[in-house]
Amino acid sequence: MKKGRISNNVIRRLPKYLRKLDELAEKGVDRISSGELGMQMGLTASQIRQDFSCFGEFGQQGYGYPVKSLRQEVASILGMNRGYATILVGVGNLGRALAENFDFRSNGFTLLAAFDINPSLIGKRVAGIPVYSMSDLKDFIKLCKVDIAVIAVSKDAARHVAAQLSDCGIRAICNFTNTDLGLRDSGVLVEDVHFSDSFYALSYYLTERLKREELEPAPSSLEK
Amino acid sequence: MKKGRISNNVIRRLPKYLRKLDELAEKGVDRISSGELGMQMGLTASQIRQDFSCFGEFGQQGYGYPVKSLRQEVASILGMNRGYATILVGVGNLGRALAENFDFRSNGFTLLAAFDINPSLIGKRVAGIPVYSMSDLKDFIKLCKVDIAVIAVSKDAARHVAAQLSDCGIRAICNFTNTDLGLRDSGVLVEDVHFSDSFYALSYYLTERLKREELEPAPSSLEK
DNA sequence: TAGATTGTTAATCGATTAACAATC
DNA sequence: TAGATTGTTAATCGATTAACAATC
Repeated sequence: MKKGRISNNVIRRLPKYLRKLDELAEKGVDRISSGELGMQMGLTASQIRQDFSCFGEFGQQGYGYPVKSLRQEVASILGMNRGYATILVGVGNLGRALAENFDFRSNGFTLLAAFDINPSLIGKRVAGIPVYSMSDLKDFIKLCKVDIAVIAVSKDAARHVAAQLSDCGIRAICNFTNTDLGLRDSGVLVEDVHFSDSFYALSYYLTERLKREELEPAPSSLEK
Repeated sequence: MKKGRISNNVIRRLPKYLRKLDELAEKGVDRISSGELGMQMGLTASQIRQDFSCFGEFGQQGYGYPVKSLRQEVASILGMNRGYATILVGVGNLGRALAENFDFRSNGFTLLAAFDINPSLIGKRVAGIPVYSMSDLKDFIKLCKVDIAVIAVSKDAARHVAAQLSDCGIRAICNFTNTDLGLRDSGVLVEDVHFSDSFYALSYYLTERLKREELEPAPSSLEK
């Protein structure tokens, strides 16, 4: 078992393993080899064995990996069993979509509450959790020892809200505002989910592909 | 100027450059050195110069990079000037959030229409674009030569919708369903935006940090 | 001109792949 | 036992960083 710093590349693959293993477990698959897993995920068998070996020995020679227990290992490495106290800040379409589409509970997060400035939302519930006023945010975080804030407010409000959260001593922020929160050296862990970046990247790859097609002697309709 | 294959790492940084340069332009900054840009983005000056030099010589010795024209170069590399015909499939909270929060037009995409199965939405407009029935999807794609589909349907519908899109000859899909579309070898470009992965990764980093803090001799309140 | 900063080449570092002994 | 597949070491490949001549 390797020790020491785990590379970011490995960490970013862990969620993909988790999802894949969930899918396999659901299908009733109970063991899988690195070779087969690699095929299904578009990775090499070598890489998969290297990745897991960073954290322990989860496989068995001649047999492969037991899906269920490997899934548990990966979930545990990711901290899915820690029940991090989580809040949602911003209950527009995006905030609502996050609350409704991501099963926080079954993924080990405890989603406690949501916050918004819209008076018509305050006091209501979204995806089963209560919506409070932004003016209650600071007290709530301190009282309930919130670990993670998911922010889905407008671009304009993003930095202000982020600064508030940082002041209250929040440990981590998942940022869906598509803008920089300005917390680089604040000590707060920030995970940016800029979907604009995804559109840009897709556009790049599409552009490259179209350029290549223009150059190439028109893909023959004969080749399968 | 380097040529040949551009690495994925470089491509994934391009959107970040674009956003940063937009921000700088808005602030009225009209030139910036690789050193300063690196400081602001958390990259090395070397890396920034390497990245841009993959595509051309956009800077000037002794001066730095002109913000505005560099912004244009990056936008052009990303294909932002191509006006890709785009549709949105799935007009739930998430679909609506995407249509409303990402300015497709000013980012060079032409968002033509949205599709949903919900009869109460069909015929309405979302973020200014018309919502059609899913039964019109195939015809629309062929007629309007759609390049990109953004899909924000439920997990259950994801694979079916993806297969339909692939059959119609769509070139690229931006996938917000949090599930695998099963198009690995279909020739369709797929950009997955799994925000569950972001939550998982954030949880990992937070867990690591908490573990480290437990071990360390409690961060002295003396050190600044 | 002197100072600053690029573009690029070379050096270093890290990540992926290949190979194989260990063993289920 | 024979076959399969792991965990790990070594080899390769690629990406980042450092250095510096070119030049604005």
